Amino acid sequence: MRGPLLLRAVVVVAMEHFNDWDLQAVVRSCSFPQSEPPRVGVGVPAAPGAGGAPVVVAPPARAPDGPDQMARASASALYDLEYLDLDHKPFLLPGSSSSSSSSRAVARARGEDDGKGRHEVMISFPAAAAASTSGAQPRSPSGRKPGIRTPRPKRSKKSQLKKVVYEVPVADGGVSSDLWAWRKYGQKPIKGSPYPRGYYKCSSMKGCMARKMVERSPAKPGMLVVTYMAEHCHPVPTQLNALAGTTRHKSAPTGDDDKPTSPGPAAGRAAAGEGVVKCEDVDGNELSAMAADGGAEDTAAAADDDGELWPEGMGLELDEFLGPMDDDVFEFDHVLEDDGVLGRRLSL
DNA sequence: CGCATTTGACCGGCGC
DNA sequence: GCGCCGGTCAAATGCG
Repeated sequence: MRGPLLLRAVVVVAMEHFNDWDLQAVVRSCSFPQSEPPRVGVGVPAAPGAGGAPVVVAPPARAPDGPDQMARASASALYDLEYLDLDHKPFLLPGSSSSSSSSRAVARARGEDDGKGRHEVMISFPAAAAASTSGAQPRSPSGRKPGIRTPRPKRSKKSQLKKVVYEVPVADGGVSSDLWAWRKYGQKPIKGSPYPRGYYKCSSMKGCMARKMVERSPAKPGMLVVTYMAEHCHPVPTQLNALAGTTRHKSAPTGDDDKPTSPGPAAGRAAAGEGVVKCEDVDGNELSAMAADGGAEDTAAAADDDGELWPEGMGLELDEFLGPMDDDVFEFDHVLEDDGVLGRRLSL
C-alpha cells in the first residue's frame, strides 16, 4: 500500500440545473499538499441530440519523471467521482433527470501543466439517461437453470446512458481509486483491445445504480479508462476503513492476471452506517441509504487488467471531503467547442 | 458462513 | 434481417 492519498480530483456530475443543461459536471480537486491543485475543466454542450460521446475526464497528472513526480502522479491518479444535484437534491438516480435537452457534454481538464500536460475531457450525457433504471427489476435471486433465464427487463438503450469516462494513470502498483465501493460483476474482452474490461457496480448501497467500467487504454497502456454510468443515490462513503474487517483484502496481485483486487465492500457494511439519507428512484420513491458517518466503506477498488490495485485506506471525513468544494473554489466559463459544443470550463 | 470474484451464457443494441 | 459485439446475469468458486 502506498502512502496517504495526496491528491484527488472529484468529479461531480449532476443532471439538470444548468439552465437548459441536463447536467452539471464539476471536476473538483482537493488535498493537494505538494503542489497547486490541478485545474480542471468541465464542459457541457449546447446542442442537444448528439448523444453518445462519452465523457472523458482525464486526470491532471502527468507522467512521473522522478521520485517526487512519481509520487505526485500516483496520488493524482486518485479521483473521486461524485454525483450531486446542486439544487439541494444531492443524490440522484439516473431516472431523476428531468430535462431532456442536453445530450452531450464536452469537458476539458487541465492538469498542472497546461501545456503538453493538458488533458482532454469529453463528456456525454444523453437525454434519456434514466431509462435503464426504470427497468431494473430485481431478478429472482435463486437458482437459474441452465438454458433458462428469467426475462430480463428491457434495457434502456446503451447509448442513452449517461457516461463519464475518466482516464487515470496507472501508476506504479496501479493507483487509482474513488471513494465508492464497487463490486465486480463481469469482465469481458473487448474487441480491438488487448485488455479486458471489468464491470463494476456500486455496492456502497443496495439499489444504487451506479456502475463503472474499467479498462486499460489500448492506446496508452499506462492509463486506465474508467467509465462511470448512472449516479449514486447515496452519499459518498467517507470512512473508508470503517469496515475494513468486513472487506476482502487480497494479497497483492502478481503480475498480469486480470484479477482486480477489489476489497469489495461487504453487504454488511451498510449496516454500520449511521446517517440515513434518502434519495429517490425514478418513480420518486424514496430510497434510504446508509450514509456516510461510519457507513461506509473502504476503498473502491478496482484494478486494471494487470491486477493493479486502487489504493486503500483513504479515510476521509465527509466535511473534510466536502470542505474544499466551496463554490468559490471553482471558476466556470463557457467555451464553445469546435463542434459547436458549449463547454464549461472551470479552474481552481 | 458470508461475501466477492470468476466466468460462461444469455440478451439486446447497433451496424451492415 | 442478420450477425457481431458489448453488457449483464448468475452459478460456481475462492477467500477471509
